[in-house]
Amino acid sequence: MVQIDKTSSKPYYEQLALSIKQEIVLGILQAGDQLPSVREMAKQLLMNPNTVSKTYKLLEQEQVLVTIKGKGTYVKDRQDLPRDELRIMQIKEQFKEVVINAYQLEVSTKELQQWLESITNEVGGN
Amino acid sequence: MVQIDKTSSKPYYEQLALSIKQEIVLGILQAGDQLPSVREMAKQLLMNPNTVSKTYKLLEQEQVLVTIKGKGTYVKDRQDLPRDELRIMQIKEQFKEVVINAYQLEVSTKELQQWLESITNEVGGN
Amino acid sequence: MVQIDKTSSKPYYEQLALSIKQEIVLGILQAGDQLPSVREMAKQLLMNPNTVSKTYKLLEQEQVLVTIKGKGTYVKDRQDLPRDELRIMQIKEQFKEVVINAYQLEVSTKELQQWLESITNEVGGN
Amino acid sequence: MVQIDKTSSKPYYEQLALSIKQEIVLGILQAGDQLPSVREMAKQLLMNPNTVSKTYKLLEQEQVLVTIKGKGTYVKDRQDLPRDELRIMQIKEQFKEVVINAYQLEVSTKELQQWLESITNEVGGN
DNA sequence: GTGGTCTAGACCACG
DNA sequence: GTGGTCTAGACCACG
Repeated sequence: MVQIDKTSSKPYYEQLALSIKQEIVLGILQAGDQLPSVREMAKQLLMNPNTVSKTYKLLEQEQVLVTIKGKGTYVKDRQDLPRDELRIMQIKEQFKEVVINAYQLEVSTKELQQWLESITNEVGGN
Repeated sequence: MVQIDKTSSKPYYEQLALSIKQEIVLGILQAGDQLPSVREMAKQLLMNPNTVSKTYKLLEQEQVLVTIKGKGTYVKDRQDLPRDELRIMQIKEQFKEVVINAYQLEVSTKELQQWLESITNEVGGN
Repeated sequence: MVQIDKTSSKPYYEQLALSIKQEIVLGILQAGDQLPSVREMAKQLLMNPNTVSKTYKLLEQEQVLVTIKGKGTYVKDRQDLPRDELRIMQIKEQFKEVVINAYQLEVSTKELQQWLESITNEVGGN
Repeated sequence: MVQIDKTSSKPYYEQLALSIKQEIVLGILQAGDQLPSVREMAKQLLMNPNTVSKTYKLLEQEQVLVTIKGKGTYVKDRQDLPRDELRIMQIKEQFKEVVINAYQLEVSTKELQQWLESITNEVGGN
């Protein structure tokens, strides 16, 4: 499932974090599900365990995962969390940047709306 | 006008490239306009000429600017260029990634549409 | 192996790029082979690491090398890539220019054919 | 006829020199023909007269043109000149470089032979 | 005056 | 240990 592109300039831990988020949005991973252990995940992806560990810690900080020492790492239930407006603002900045780049490449607003729609259909946003 | 955030983790040359693209999309910079020389821009932004030069070269590669050696650097006329479908695919990937991150933060599709609309109003996309 | 002529007017980074391409065509460097690190190569050739880095980036752009950050730079497998017809057109222009210069110097078509043949024998083109 | 690309990274004087050589190989300009004066050529091409002058001097050095002070610049009769083997060796080096670049782009030897043929047909090499 | 090349060397992220 | 970014500053070609 999860795939890491070793030639990408994007760091492994970011690629992995994105993959995990994607699986959550897609519903493949659901609140309460346990993730493979750091060692197990590292073996599967041929990565260094330190890198997997870094990813898990990053996603814990982002309130996406929760680690229970001695037990494992789980998908956090977002139900009880308030929206993280700070991070949303950051994403909004990134969104704006991407849109400007698209306009620069002569992508029309209409196309952008279609992109958004097709992604929504694919991953089933809220 | 152009502003560089020296505390951002985004490299200066990327920040500057984005700023210039933004000014083009906004119409502040138009096809044929000359940009400040590498040295002049560097002085204005308190950065090293090499860094500005790197930005200009990046934007040349992206067909946004042209430079005439010994003369200066200019905004390219996009009129005659075909759409760069390869780069559009890359931007689409980035767009998808940002949208997934937004969904992860419980931003709704409706909000994303509003973001898109407000950016369009601001920069006047096509 | 690789040799840089410090008295040539051709920039070091272009000389180095040509040398690397030549070794690939000759089969000395093969798909997947790791190149010396930027620092190592710089030490060997008595040049600045920045210059070697520039060469590696140029060849990455040209899809000849790939670099994995933190790991190293490798010869790319061309197998999966389509022919880059745009760059081929550019090379064809250069080829025409050189041939015209040769004709100007009264080199005959027959001689040019022999040049081509001897290069093919030397580097084993396809 | 002669066209200068102001956005090319190739210097104007080299572009102009190539154009003139091309016209000679094509027979548009023949031995003994007078070229436009430096000022006239500069006006036609919207160039600086110094640049045209530099081109003429370059081609004089290469034995392509000859300037008679107070009269004008003429296409030299190559009849009586021995082949310039030194410059031919330099062109051969350039030829080799272009061929290696072509091989790197997976152009076959056969294609290169066809390129050569079509150029010969176009400009009528010897 | 303009951009291009190159050196010398610092600091950083990644793994 | 690896490549990426950035500074500071030199010298050069072009026009």
